[in-house]
Amino acid sequence: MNPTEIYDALAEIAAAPFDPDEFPFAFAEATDAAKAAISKLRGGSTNKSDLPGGVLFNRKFHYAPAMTGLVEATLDQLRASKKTRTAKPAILITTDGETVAAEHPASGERRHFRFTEIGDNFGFLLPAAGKERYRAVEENPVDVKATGKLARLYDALIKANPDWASDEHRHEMNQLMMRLIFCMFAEDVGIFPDEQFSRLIFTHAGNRGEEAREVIIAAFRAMNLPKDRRGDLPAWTRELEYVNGGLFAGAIDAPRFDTIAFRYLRDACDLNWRQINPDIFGSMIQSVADPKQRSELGMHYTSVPNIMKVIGPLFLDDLDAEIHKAWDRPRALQQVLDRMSRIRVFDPACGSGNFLVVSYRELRARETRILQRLEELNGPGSLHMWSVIPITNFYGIEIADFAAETAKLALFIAEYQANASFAEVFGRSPAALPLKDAANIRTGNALRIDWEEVCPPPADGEEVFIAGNPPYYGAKKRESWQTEDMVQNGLGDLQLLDYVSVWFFKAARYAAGSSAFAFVATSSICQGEQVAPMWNALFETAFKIHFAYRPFIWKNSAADNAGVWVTIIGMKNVAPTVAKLFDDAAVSNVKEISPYLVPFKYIPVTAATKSIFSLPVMVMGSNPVDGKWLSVSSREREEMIETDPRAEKFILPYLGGDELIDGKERHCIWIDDEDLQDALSVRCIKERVDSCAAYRKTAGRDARKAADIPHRFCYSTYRNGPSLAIPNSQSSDREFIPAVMASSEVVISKEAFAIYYPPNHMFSIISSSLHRLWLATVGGRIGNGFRYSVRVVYNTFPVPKFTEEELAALTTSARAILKCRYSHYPKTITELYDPDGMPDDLRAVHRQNDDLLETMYIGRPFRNDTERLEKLFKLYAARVKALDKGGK
DNA sequence: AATCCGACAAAGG
DNA sequence: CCTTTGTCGGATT
Repeated sequence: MNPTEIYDALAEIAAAPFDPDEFPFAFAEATDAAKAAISKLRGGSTNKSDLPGGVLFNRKFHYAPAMTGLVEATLDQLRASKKTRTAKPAILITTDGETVAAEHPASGERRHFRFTEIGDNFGFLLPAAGKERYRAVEENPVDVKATGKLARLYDALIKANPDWASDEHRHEMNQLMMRLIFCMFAEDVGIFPDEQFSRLIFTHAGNRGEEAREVIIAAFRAMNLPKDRRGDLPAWTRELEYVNGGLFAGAIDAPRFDTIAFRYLRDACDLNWRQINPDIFGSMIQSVADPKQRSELGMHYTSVPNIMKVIGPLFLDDLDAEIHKAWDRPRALQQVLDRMSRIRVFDPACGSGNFLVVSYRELRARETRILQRLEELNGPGSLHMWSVIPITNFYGIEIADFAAETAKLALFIAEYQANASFAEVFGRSPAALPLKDAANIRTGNALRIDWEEVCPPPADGEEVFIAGNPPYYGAKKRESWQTEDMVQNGLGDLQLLDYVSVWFFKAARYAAGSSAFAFVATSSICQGEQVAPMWNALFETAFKIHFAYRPFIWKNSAADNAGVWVTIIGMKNVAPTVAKLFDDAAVSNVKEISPYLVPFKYIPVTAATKSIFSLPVMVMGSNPVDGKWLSVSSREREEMIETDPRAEKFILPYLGGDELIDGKERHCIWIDDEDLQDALSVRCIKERVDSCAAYRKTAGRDARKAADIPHRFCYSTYRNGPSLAIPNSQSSDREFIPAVMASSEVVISKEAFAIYYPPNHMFSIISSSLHRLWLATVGGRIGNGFRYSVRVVYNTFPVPKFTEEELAALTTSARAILKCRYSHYPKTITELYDPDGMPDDLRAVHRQNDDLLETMYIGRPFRNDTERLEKLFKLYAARVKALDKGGK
């Protein structure tokens, strides 16, 4: 059962009348206990409770009924119970039918809520189902504020100096921002003496910033020179620190500051940069720069919560468990430290280094905790150790030179901050300036560089963890050099895959597959047509999925977020003992994670050119590629007919997603070849056909080929017969796929699929929950919505062999749904299938339809989606096997 | 020959 | 502004 199913089951308990004896068993069932386990529990043989009326389910929950108003006292009894200590239930729970009191014995966390709100508290109750909650780190509001201030400064500078927005100045502009940020940060954290930089700037730049440009240039040049070599510079620069480290090397220039820009500079200086999160330090610079650049070169920075979602399950969680186990044993703690000193983190698409910075910070924080504990165990003063985690253990590749430089700087600042908190705890730290060791950041194209040369393979006792958020480009979006990257990495036959997939393959090949890796990626590598080609090839290596996230929408604190749904996948070259499948706030411990991001054995569903279960042929609707010239709105149609009644013959109803789902009306120009002369004699028709021809001449390859037959759709599947139409892309919020029956004259557009002359029972099958589940699992998506398809979804959909009687029953059921819909005329599909407002009778006929069809699969309706999917995959696999044996 | 996709894109609230 | 939800053209198979 997935968390949603558990939620539903719990909500059902809350809605039913309370029965103190039955409640624990209903709760067990709702939290995914096996039928057999429940009946044993009911029989008493496995019930270990030592409380009156209590039920203790080993490792899951301990329940006792409470007298009215006494839930608190009963919960205390549950906690005090000896059996609670031995059976280690994940949840203590009691209720009097009005209030529920529950506790996690492991953490002592308690919660009280009304009985009717059990469903809403499912997150708290999930441990009873063997699932933990997983809390992501919150975003830091100071970072967001700082980004805004920098963006305003940046915009003001560009406004005052339009030429600085040009390509040749952009690098200098960004460099200026980076140097300014470093100075603002340094003077706030004590790398520079207190407020030194801003004091000098605002003393010497004039009241309105007239001299700001010259002053900033002088200051930056000074920081690149040892103090005794600043003879050519103004005397006031003498007191500035020598920073070096490459940060102030090279050309130094600055744009002119006008009053507004100067005020924003002051504004930015006033911010307390001490609280800045160095994790996103570099990304801030990128997010204030030209928004157009953001979509290029993978410049979408990953937020800290999302980075934690990657590196937590990749190696931090495991490390934490080890620390926890070693907590009372100095020797064991020392071993953990040794291990940590040999952990290297490698991000082959590092951008401004966020993953490396966060990894570094997290490791240093754990190290400090261990050192503190060692001092506690061995006595004060027993510790003379310095950090064993060198910044040189962090490796990155980045294609943009500027981002690579930023990554080094961000890591330096992270190191400084880690040292500062070390000093706070232990009272000592090394000097901060000039900058010394740097992380191993390489500038270049990660897909053309040998990774082992950048980050040497781990020797015995060493570990390399590869993590990152590489760029995504779909097959039709990427540049030819990116496609060439794929070819160079042996993916020449897999060009339909997203660009991001190459990082998975390259990581699996790195160091003979000896290291674990985890990447954020577009969710489309786990959906639709990409799944089988990508994962069949990747699973030829020994790598298995150890953890994964169900798709979630991309978000960071940048102003403009990318519109993409992503997943995170972590892999290792051994089978996992427990795989972790994350879904929102919950994590399920499962045996295996399929690339479809469901807890099943992987069964690749391969696109098929015809239904492998012998369903009738389905085609995609007709695709005009017409520059919209052959498409006609209702009003345009009326106008055209009014101008010339002969036009009516050449305008047919046109059905796409909007028309099917939302009841909109639309028409299209449809001219049979033999009617061409007649049609072209109608002026308003000829105008549109000519415009279509003009459009096609400038369009893509296939459209150009069709430029001399502009009266016809570029691709046509119209058959002038009755059809069953299914929308192409649609919301995933509806409970059923809204297929409709269309009459002969209706042209199905490519935004819908059609079965022409459909057998009536097909409507019943397409409308079923089983079919929707198949679509949701193996189909492609657009955003979070469904995307129907012929080859991946329909042609692979498993059905049993129906008898004539069964087909007749399905036909009757199909008619009942259609009749019910008709009784609500003129409601549109959107209204009829509104998730919150679906008419009860319509839901009821759909449920009957589901029960009828499902009984034909297994002799009874399925219990839940888990059971449904199991059966569908089983049928699919068996069919594929049978077809293979048949020699095809 | 025709698909299934989009670090989406436009409409709706 | 943020949320919701399915267009449209076309490089790839």
